[in-house]
Formats: sequence, C-alpha cells, structure tokens
Amino acid sequence: MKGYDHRKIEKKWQDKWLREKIYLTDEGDKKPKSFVLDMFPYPSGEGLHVGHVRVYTASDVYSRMKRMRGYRVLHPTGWDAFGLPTENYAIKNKMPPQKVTKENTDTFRRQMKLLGLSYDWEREINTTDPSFYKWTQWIFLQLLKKGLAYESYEPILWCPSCKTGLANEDLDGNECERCGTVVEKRPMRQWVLKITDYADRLIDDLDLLSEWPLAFREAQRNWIGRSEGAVIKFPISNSQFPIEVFTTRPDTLFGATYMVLAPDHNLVSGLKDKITNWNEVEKYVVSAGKKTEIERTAEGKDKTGIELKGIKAINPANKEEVPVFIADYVLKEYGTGAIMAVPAHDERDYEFAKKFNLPIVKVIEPSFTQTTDPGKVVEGLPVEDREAIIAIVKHWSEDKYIALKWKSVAWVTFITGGIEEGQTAEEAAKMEIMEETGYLNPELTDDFGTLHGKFYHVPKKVNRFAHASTLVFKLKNSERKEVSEDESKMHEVIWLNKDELAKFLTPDSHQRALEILNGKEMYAGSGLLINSGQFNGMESPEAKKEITEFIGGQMKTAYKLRDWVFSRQRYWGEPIPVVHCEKDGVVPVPEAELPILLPEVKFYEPTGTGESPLAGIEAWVNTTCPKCGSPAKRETNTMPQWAGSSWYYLRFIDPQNNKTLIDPKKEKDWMPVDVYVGGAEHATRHLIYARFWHKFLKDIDIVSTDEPFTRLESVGLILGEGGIKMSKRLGNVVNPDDIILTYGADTLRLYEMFIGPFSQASVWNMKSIIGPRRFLEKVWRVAEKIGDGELSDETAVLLNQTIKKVGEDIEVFKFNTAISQMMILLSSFESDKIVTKESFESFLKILSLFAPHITEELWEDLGHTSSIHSEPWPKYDESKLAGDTCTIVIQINGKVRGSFVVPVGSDDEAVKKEGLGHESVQKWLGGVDPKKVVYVKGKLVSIVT
RNA sequence: GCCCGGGUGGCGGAACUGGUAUACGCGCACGACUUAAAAUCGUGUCUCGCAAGGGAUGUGGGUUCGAUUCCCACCCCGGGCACCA
Repeated sequence: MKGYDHRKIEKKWQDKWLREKIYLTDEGDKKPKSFVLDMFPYPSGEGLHVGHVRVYTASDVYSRMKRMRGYRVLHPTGWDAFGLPTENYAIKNKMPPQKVTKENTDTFRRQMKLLGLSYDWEREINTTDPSFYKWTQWIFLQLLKKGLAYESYEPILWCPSCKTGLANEDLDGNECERCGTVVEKRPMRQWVLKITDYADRLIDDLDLLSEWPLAFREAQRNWIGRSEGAVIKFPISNSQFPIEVFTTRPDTLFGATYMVLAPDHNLVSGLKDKITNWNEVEKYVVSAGKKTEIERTAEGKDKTGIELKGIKAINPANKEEVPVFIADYVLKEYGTGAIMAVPAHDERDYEFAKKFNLPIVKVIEPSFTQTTDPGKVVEGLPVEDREAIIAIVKHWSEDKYIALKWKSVAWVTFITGGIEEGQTAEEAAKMEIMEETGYLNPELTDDFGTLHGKFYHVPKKVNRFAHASTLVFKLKNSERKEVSEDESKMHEVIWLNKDELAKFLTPDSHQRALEILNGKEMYAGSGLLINSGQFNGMESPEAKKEITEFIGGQMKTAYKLRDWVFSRQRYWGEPIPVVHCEKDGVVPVPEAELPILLPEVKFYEPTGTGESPLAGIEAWVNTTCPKCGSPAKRETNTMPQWAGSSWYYLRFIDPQNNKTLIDPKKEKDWMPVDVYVGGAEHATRHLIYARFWHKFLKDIDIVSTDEPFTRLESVGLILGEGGIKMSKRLGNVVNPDDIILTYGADTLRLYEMFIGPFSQASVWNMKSIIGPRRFLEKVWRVAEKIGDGELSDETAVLLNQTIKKVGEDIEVFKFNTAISQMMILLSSFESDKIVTKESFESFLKILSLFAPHITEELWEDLGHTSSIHSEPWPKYDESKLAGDTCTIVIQINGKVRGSFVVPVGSDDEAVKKEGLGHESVQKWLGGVDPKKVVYVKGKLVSIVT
C-alpha cells in the first residue's frame, strides 16, 4: 500500500472541497443553527502566524462537530483591513494601500485554505470594500441622527508619530498602542461617539454573559469603572459660582478641610480676578499642562499643587471656610473635575495635607463586622451594644506587646474588656490588664480613639457590637501578681512583636489598632460618624444618604469610561459621511449617496496638521451642501480601525444585501453569535465597541438581541521556545507554511490543538510536532489491518468512551484531552489483531474534525464516494462504556495497600467483605479490628484502625 | 495598590462530584529489526531505598477514613487596571 504523503493528499482534497462547495452554509431552517465565529484577522504583511492557526483550527473543529451533529452552521471569515500598518507599509513602499490590502488578503486566504478550514468562502467580507463600508457609514449617520455622534474641540490624545488623534482605548499605558510613542494632549476638532450613554447597559448586561470568561467581564467592568456617589456644591465666599465636587464619601463631608480643582478646570480662569497669586497659579497650570503622563507617573505619589489665594470655599455641612487648591492629582475628565479633600479618610488627600500642612479632622471611627468564623455574626440573634476597651500593652524593655491566646476559641486578641458603671476607660483598661495578665504597673502612653467591632462572642454565645476605647500602655516594670484561675482558664498571655501581631491577631478592629500603632493614621474604610454635628453615631451607609440630602446634594454615578474619539487624521479609513456648509453647519450626507468613496490619491502621507491627507484633494473636498445647495466641504477625517469590526459579524449573515444592512428575517434566524473565539487583547477594545454598536442597533431595530456574542472562548498566546514572546526581532517566529510543507496541515492542526489547554498560553516546541505526525502515520498503518472478525472487548469499550469523551471535550474547548483519548484508542487498535471496518470508520469520523485530509483519503480508500465531512457524528453504546470488571483499591488509614478485581454490579456487602479478607488487609491490620470501613462503589474500600 | 488567571516529572501537560497523582505526547535510556543508520516496534523513565517501605502536586496550617481538588494564611509567575475622588 502507498505511504502517507500529506502533500499529495491535502492538495487533492482542498481542491475537491472547493470545487464541490461542501462547506457552504446550510440555509434550510429545519435544523438548529449555530453561528461559530472567530475574530477576523487584520491582514498584515507578515502573513498568518501560529496564533491565528490556533484560533481558526479550534473554531473549525467546533464547527465541523456541530455540522456532524445536525446543526446548520454559519462559519465565515473576512478581513479587518483598514488601519495604520497597511497605510504605513504603503507609504514606505510607495504603493496604494488598496494594492497592499489585496496582496495581504490573498496571502492570508491562501494560507487559510492550506489549513483545510471549513469556511463558507462565498461570505467573505472586507471592511475596506465600498459595499461593506457603505454600511459602516450608514451606522454613523444613524448615530449622528440620534445625537450619539458629535463634534468636540476638547484636547485629545495625539500620537506624534502616527500623526493622528487617538481614543482612550488606543493607549498602552502612556504610549500609543500601535507604535509605542508617548502620546501628547492636543486641542483639535474631532468626532466623538457618546458611548458613555450606554455605560450602564454595558455594565449591567455583563450579567447576561455567563458564558464569557470572568476575566473578560471583569476587565470590562473595570474599564467602564462605574462608581456611585454624590455631587455637592461648595459656595465660594466672594463669588456666586460654587465649586461642584463629586464624591463617593458624602459621609465624610464634615472632614473636608480643603478643596482641589484640576489645573485645567474652567473655574480657575473664571476666578482669575479674585485670585491674588495669579502669576504663580498660571505657572502651575501651564507646567501641569505640559507634563506628559510619563512624567506624572514617574513622580508617583509625590503630590504637587498650589493654593488659589484670595478665595475660600465654604463647607456646606459646618459652614467653615476652607482653602482651595489646584493640583494635578485631580483629573478634569472624571466626576466634576474637582474634589472635596478629606485627609483623614483618603490616602491621596492625606499625602497632600501632610505636604502642605493642612488640618486633618477625623470624622469616621472605624467599624468592622466579622464575616468569617470563628466569630461570624449569627443571623437572627440580637446584637448587644457594649462600651469596651482595647488595651495595647508594651513590654517594659523590649518591642513586644501582650496578646491573649484564647483557649475555648481560635482567637488571638489584645486585652479587651467592658467598662463598668462609673469607670473611665483608663480605669477599666488598667483593671483588665491586672486581672487578665497580672501586671501591676501599666502607664498610659497613647489614646487611639474608639474602634467598633460587631462579632459573635463565641465563649459568651452572644452577638456583640463593641465600642472600644483603644488605649496604649507601657509597663513600667515586670512586677506581676498571680492571675486568677478563672482568667487563666480563658486565655494564655503571650508576647508578640509587631510582625507576629499582624499575622495572628484575629479581629479586624484589633488589626486596625495595630495599623495605628504602626503609624497609619489615615483610615479609608467605613464606620461611625464623629465630629459631624447631628450625624454623630450614624453608620457610613446611612450617613451618605442623610448628609447628601441635608446639604441639598444630588446622587450621581461617575464612570471612568470616556466618550469614544472617533476621528483619525489619516487616509486609510472610512470617510466620515458629512459635509460642512457655511450656512447649515454640519450636514449629513443623504443615505442614498452612500458610500462616500475613499478617493484614490497620489499622496496619502499624514499631514500632522490635524487635517487628514484627504483635505488636500480639492476635487473631492469641494462639494455642495445637500440641504441648501451652496458650496460646502466634505469632512476629511476618517474613522478608526475599530469601526468596521464593531458590526462585521452581522454582515456575514447577509453579505450581498445592497438594500439594507441586513435582512431582519435572516438576522432573527442567525443572531446571536453562538461561539466567538479570539484573543484577550480585545477584552476592552473591540468587545466594548461591538457591544456598544450592537445595543445601538437594537435601539434602532436593526438587530433583535441585547448582546451580540453569547459565548466567548479566549485563546492563549503561543510563546516561542523558552517561553518568550514570538517576535520578528527575536527571530523566533514560526511560519505555518513551513510546518505544513514538512509535516502537513493535519499534523499542524493536531499539534496546535494538543499543545495545551486552549485558553492558556503554551510554548511552541519544534521537537514535539513529531508526536501528532507519528500518530497520523500510525492511523495510516492501522487502516491496513481492517479485516473481518470481532473487536476485542477492551477496544470496543474504548471506542465508545472515546466517541463520548471527544464529543464532550470539544463542546467545552478541551481539545488536548480529546486528542489524547483518540491516541489511547488508536494504541488499542494497534495492539489488536483485527480492526473492524465499522469501528475504524467511527474513529475516522471523530478524527476528521482535527485531521480533515487524511481521514477523507482513508474514507475514500474504504470505498466511500461521498465525503466523510457530510457524515453524521457516530453514536456510542451507553451499555458499553465500561468493561465487565472494575478494580477496587484497598486503603488502610488513607494509604493504598492493594487492589482486587470484581465484576461490575457486584453486591456492596460482598465487595466490602472481599476487601476485608484481602491478603494486604491481613498483613497491615495484624489481627486488629477495623474501627471503620468506607466503601465507595466500584472504586475503593477504605479501612481505618 | 486593586481585580483576574496560574504554580504537578527533564519538557508540554492529565486527574470526574474529594477516591490508585503523574494519563497522553516530547525527550532520554536500553533492547529488537538492520552490514550500518534512519524509520518502526518493545521495555523502562517522580524521588530516596538492596528491599520492606518512606517522601513528593509553590510554602505553612486546617477539615476528612482519604485533599492536586474544599477552607485559612503566605510566596512566586503571567495578564488587566492604576492619583478615577
């Protein structure tokens, strides 16, 4: 028989599949649908890399299984082809970007076909194709119509190297995500999309995405960064304009001892004539504006700022005058661009106050509720308030402190106790020190105020809310009397240093006491109010509402998410379809005139002036106003690279439609995407933008679902040998073409699926590829053993198990274990004398997902004239998933001491008895009667002595 | 600092709902075939020990007859966010 020649086989079948169009989407609606999508590639000049192969093979394997299981599967691909790399390459090599794109997509398509991927190539799309971007422009017009696209002149992020404005999402730290250049701020006209209008829905609907990795949902939640708080007005003493601040801690309002505005806050210049040190202020504003993000980060937490002399704000809670500062630790874009500073309860304000010698007023006494055992508050039991003390007692000569180790419960605490009628806290504390430790001469050295703790007092069996005055003592000497028997029964006195205290102290309130002891005055948690007039004694959550109401503030939600800066001053993108008319202002291009074609030009270098290269093409720029007919100019900015990818998945459903974006019937039929496969780098960019557009399209009735992607599977990076990133610079990039040539596409596909858990990063290893190749060669050889006869029992069981396991594993993207199971089955085939045709065909069918070419060839050799890829998924026999016998393990005191074999379905008692009678039991027990015998059905007998 | 992952042989990794840790693959060693090599096949391969047996899933504790798996504390690696009031 002929040998396994992958080159011949793979070419033969790829041609045939294309010719016979076996992978076109089944549009019959009798079958259930499955829309399996991978994140379509950006066709770079580098061609496909092994990371692409991993994603595309996974979705291909999944799609193939779904088809075999009777689904009609939509599995398309296309090109996300607008964008800077292509444009830059085009400039460098003096080629039109259109041509570069054509060449790159040709390469990608060729490589994808070499992999034997089962895409429906008749649905291929390209974001740079006018018939596609017509609809990208159309969506923009709808956004404009709804007021969700607007022009802005706010300073934006600008990449001096790419010569274009950027969105927040295009940053990698302080650098341009594309080219690594440090970005600047630059005031210029730009188009912005109001994604913040959708912030709440984008967060709330994350709850619908239970089939997304938690990490993606959390990343988005984080990025959107919602926080609930209040807007509070602080009047300015000699101006009618108040300062508005946003705070999440209105409960600390009485502790606001100064205010801070962002340096670029509008009020700063508005108050110019009142500010007596204007020269200095102006200097600070200018230098803050010049400071790059990188300089600010380098300065870390060293706060800078300057007081606005001549003006004072009035704290609306206590009517006290407080100074007003500007400082660059306050950001203009967040909240209201101004804060009330509460140094006692905010770390940043605390640092600033320390540096500028500002008053620090405590208004919150820390309060803690025990949430873990021992001491978790018992629901339903009343809570007793108790005036108490915490005494921290220092050694007379060493840096050690007394702790009590409780005997009836796993607690380590400082000395605690109640305050009796008529006692001061100090008296109570001294009494407790003497009673609980016997030491006679403590001297009060410090008072940490009151700490509150709600917990279940285990020995006393009550819920307590202890309000403990926390006092620090030092022992004058070691003089000590005997401790009473009752006390020594309750706890043991131990001496601990600060590190040990941090490790062992159980209650949170005592840990807080230790923090103060270590000099950490600032407390940012919640608690009970003090120094807050009529609100004293109230707990933080309640005080937030009450105080906000009291001073007439408004509850408000703030977001970290910014509106999406949507214009780029570059050539290779979708033209924004509006014109500027002197009389009518911004006028949208009528929908009938779409697409606004990107003109072919000689020069498309970025100008760097804030205008795109399109501005230089007069014939294109000059047009007439659709409204009044007078001369007007076209918008010359283009859309960012993320535009097309924000809705492309919809177009696959109806790629040829030239009347509407998508036929509503088809949309309802295929949406949502059932499985979306791609990389984690898109968690906060593409996936937020696409969800935003999708929700907008839902609002204008283009789509019918709230979310576009039901399930998301994230691919792990493939690292170069040695666990380092693959890069051109390091010369460790693996080209799939080379692997396909040497080992074949089937081997490459198997290798990449076998390399490790799909979502986890894996290391490429050239040596290991031989494993999957040997496996396929073995498959080829085993095919020759097909003959008449019976399958061995063992192989028959394995075959059933394999069909079951491979199906289940692929459903949850556990490709590596599916392959290992097929390897085990193949070994069993190999060691048998005879392999039956039927069983081998079942094996070929499941293997065909991973290795479509070799299985198709062997299938044909077995006499079939139709494709193996149109076969249904093999069935397994439930009754043959296990053999006739099972091995029972004997454990004695938790250690494995032997095993024996029993028929499946044996009587429990009989097996137990046989286990107890086993020779190893005799040996290890030595005649002693077992205390306990545990039998786990079909698995083990565990004997305890 | 905060939020997610992850830590198991020489390497990639497996282990169901707590039930024989190290499946499968690579590598390595030895053997068979061969004049020889490659390929292939077979055997072995966590560790200490001659053996009986002991130890080992990042570290330390806990729960359990039994823990890679559950709980607590900590360490290390990767990723995301980061002066967000």
